[in-house]
Amino acid sequence: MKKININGKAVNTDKETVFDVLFEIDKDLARECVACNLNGKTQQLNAAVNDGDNIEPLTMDSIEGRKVFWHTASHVLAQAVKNLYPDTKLVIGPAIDSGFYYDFDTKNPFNAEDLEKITAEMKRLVKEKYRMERIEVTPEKASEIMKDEPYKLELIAEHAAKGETITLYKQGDFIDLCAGPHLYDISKIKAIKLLSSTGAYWRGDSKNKALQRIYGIAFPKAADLEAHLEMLEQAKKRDHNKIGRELEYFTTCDVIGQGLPVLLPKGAKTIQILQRFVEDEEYKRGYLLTKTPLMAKSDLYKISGHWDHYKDGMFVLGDEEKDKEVYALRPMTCPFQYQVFLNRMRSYRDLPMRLGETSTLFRNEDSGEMHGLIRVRQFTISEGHIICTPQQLEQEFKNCLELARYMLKCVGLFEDISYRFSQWDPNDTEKYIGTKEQWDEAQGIMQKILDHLGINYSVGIGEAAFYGPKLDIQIRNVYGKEDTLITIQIDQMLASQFGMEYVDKDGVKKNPYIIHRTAIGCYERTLALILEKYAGALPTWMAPLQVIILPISDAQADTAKELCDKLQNAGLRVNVDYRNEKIGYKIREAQMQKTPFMLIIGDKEMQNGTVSVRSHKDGDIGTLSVDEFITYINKIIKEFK
RNA sequence: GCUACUGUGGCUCAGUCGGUAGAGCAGCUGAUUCGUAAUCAGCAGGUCGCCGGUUCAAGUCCGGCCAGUAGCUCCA
Repeated sequence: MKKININGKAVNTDKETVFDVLFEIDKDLARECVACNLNGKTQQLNAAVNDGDNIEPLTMDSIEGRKVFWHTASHVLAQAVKNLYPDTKLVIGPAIDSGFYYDFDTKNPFNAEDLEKITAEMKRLVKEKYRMERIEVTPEKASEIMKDEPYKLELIAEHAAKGETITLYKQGDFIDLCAGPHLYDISKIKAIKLLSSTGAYWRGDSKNKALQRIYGIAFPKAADLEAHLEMLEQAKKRDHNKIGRELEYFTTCDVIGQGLPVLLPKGAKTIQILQRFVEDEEYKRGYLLTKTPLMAKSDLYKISGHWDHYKDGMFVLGDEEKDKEVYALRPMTCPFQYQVFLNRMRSYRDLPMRLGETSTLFRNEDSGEMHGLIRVRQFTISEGHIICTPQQLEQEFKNCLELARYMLKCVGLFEDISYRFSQWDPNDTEKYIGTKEQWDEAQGIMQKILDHLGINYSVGIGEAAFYGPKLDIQIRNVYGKEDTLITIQIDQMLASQFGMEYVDKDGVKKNPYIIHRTAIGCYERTLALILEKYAGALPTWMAPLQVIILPISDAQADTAKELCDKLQNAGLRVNVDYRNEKIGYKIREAQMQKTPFMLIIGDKEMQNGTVSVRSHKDGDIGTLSVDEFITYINKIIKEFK
């Protein structure tokens, strides 16, 4: 008899495996389980039970459970592909947050028809009810078994070099190199959907061989799969690229070019509101506004290092071979704004110097990178640089972060972000300027600040800017893809490149530190994420149109006009729908346009000097006097701060 | 840039086996002057993304380019 703990409860058993123990206690739970946490490690359900073990059953309700399930599905995918296309070479197939994928090396990319065939084969395999057997082998033996799989051989050699145990997993006659764990019984994978076939690179490096990746999702029940696919469909309905066009925030135009969206009146208005808000807030926080050129001679970029490290990303005007002078549109504001500091001799008394600019930038992104308003070739960012002494650095960094967090709270994205500490890749020094010592120092300072602030961050190796480490504030779009919304960077290199100095108290000239930062990110991207967050129904304070007046008939047209003027004078963004349509029709239109407030005026309202208020969010609010409505809406507008 | 997919009036979509385009909404005109999600009638709008090829004949088949979508790589 063994004494074990299941979910903290003591249990006596003489069963051999976790599954048998669970089955003895609770058959339904055992059937629902996909894996278990055994003494702190995720394990298969056929793991052996020993005296004193702590067991937590894992179902699809846990991230660990889902990952085990999906990882197993990826093995079944690999098995199906191998059965159908034996020449295909296996690469890797992990579980991800939203399913699984498997990379293959094949001459013939998979199309939709192939995916259907593969799905059918997977379903057939699942019905074979294979068990996943774990096999521990020596590297030599593993290499022998995997002798026809070049990618696996490379991985085996790598694991062996690190002294790791090599394990193989076998279902039926299919064997794959894998650390596990898996579902013990693959027949649990009842509902499968292969979502897409895409390209990917071996080891994530575009210089390497292009592979074929198949993405998929799987569940134990068809209903779960359907619910998941429905959720994906619902998410797509919030896609800013769809609603932003439908609601006329922006459009694109073939003859203008890729990545160059046209902001329509509504998009332009919301961005103006955000810009003014940011500029005013920065002014309150001691920022000095600058306005610097959108282009410069190549000389400037040669000093900053952009010419050597970023030229591929720039729009260069002219031909270096032929022209005496070559210009380039700016991809970043830094070297321009530094000229403000360099304008005259600076003393420690000038520091910290906080410079802010609503800055339009141009980046020649690769053609496949563009995405709605999220990734474009021309964008406008709430840019800024803080030039300060080493002693001021930590406080200034904190201030930048505080400003960014305040902005995120105001626009309502604060709950959706995560932090990434983006560091350089010491194995790829070509990409960066500066020495290892400089990088260690800058990253050390940032690390210290982040730890002081108690920020929960992930580390991104190789994600740094070419001149310094970054704290990136990340956010996901409706497809789950992560992008940087806001970044705060520490830079100790460009100041010396540009000869930026201040005279310190001791009369000695010193290089300042520079913080590169944005308050709210670039406006196009921020607008995109706000549109997705609110499914187009922006909070009143940033809605391009806040109030639409709906007269019931022509008889109220003059009153509507007077009301419109009055509300405009009260600082509201208002319009009147004068069309001779039924009131229900006008309401429906306003609702579809997601205008926050509708004011309905008929004879009754005209007589009483009132308006019937309806909000997009809450429906009927009731009948208010005009002044009451102004007070009401102003209260709502101010709520965000 | 790479892989897969998509492109028919402003929008959503139909168009069979190749036989030179159809609907609804939006728009315009007229009627209707209306109380909380679609009033009625009429009109107009398309070298089917662009270019080339096959064919007696191409929206439909083939090739190239352009643009869009997802993923990779890159990045705010």
